[in-house]
Amino acid sequence: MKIDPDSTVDLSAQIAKAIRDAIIAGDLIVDQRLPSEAELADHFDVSRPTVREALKRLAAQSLIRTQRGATGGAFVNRLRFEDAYAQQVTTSTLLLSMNAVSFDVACEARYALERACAPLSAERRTPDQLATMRAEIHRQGQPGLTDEAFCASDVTFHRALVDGAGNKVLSYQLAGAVEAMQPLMNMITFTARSREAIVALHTDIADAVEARDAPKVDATLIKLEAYTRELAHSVVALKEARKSDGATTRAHGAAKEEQETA
Amino acid sequence: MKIDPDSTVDLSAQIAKAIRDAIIAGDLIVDQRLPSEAELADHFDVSRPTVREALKRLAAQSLIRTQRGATGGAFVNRLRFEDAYAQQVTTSTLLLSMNAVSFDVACEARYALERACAPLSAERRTPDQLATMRAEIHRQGQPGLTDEAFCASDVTFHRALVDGAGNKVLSYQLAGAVEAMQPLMNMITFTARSREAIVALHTDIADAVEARDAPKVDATLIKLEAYTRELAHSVVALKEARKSDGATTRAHGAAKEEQETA
DNA sequence: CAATTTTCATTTGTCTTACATTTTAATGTC
DNA sequence: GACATTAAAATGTAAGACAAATGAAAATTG
Repeated sequence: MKIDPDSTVDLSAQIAKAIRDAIIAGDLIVDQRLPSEAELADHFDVSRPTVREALKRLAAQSLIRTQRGATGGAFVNRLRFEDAYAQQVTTSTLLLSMNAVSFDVACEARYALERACAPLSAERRTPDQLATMRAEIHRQGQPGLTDEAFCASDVTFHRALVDGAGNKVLSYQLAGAVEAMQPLMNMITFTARSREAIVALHTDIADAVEARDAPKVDATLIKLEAYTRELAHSVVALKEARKSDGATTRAHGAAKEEQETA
Repeated sequence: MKIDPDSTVDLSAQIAKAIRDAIIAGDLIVDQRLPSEAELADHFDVSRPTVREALKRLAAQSLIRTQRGATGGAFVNRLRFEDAYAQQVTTSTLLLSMNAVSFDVACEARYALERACAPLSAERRTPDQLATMRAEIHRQGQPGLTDEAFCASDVTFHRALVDGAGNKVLSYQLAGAVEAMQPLMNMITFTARSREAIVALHTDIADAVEARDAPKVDATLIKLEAYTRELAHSVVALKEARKSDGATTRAHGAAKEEQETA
């Protein structure tokens, strides 16, 4: 593990990269303790604050965790699915909001991915997951539900569908995509009639999943995608018509969750 | 933007979270300059090194970039697809290598996702993307190609297929999954015969994509998945048989690319 | 006056030193 | 032997200083 003091890039970035590479290469294994900050500073011939900046970079990526005290230090972190998942949601959300990704593109991606795991879910879903879907459908039918709560329930519903595939890698990839779309979905105002239509489609999906009817799930997801896009377009059209008043709509909803400390 | 000095979590983590939330909420917009480190230190009532640690955390996530000099400072970064993509590859790679994700699970996820975008790719692929696929197939047929080079070419081939869908969000999601599997694929030793079989399947895919025959692409991907798993199983079986000699196989191949500075 | 050079203020990058806090382990006392 | 005390080690934080880069303003020069 070496760095180049004459390079133009930050020393802390170089050190972070060196350690990160060592972790990726397997030279540092999970739960292994890194040398103390003082030792690292000595090894790389830099000051302790510089080493600390490097360690904070790694901590931000959940690659290490630190512990105070006598036997404390920095340890290689076992990257858990939840951590990676939270990170992906943040990244995807920012990506979508900063890069003018159109609703159609995001929607297409989301449903393409979801349809990918639907057959597996139809085959493997557990009773629990089915129950979750049913419960969310019930909630979505409640009057007086705010748009945000409706969207959140929608996410939970689809999450259950995705988790039904019983493949953690798929869940990790897809949950990020679904959740990242929530801010975009929050722009839509759901009328009573549109909610009714969505609930009906959700019910069809749940029924098909219960019957392990993969083609039916797929067909219904296609319908749901078409309907979602239709809704979004009508909302956009409405906004266009009203654009005389300079009301800016804030797309971002709620991005909760701690990310680093986890 | 406030922090709690009495909290048990690091001040730098709290500050990072506060700024990150402000970015996600849209209070800080792209290319906007943050206050100088000294000003931030004053605002949060902490020292400058503490502020710097927070900023490094954000830099590690590509949320900000810093510039030295008179008009320098920390600026909100426009998160680009390439940055997000690189981050996802690192995260996914570590996730797979640290969590004992079985080859089957990873393989299933990868092909499920890939099949999701295959129909779109069959419809929209450009001549360029088709040419890339053909070129990689040709390369894969060359004798004397190392296993690693063969795998890299395989990644490029599938990447072209995915990009053919013409949906950046899909590319971003899928490329991560495909590339993260490379270390696992590198464990496989490809015989001349198995390479021949893979090249044949790749050719079928390219042909079907050229003919815009989505069902054929899908069917061939299913065949390819089955063959890949078969290969992996035979390798595992071979390793099991030989496990008397304590040779540990290092799974990790090459994880190049800088990630933070970009 | 215009172009060029110089100076200078601002800001990040780094180092040094010091102290606070947390945690474990050893030590000593009863 | 059990329990309280102490010491040591490590991270967390603070403060101040200097180096380096960079752009803008000021001074100089043609």
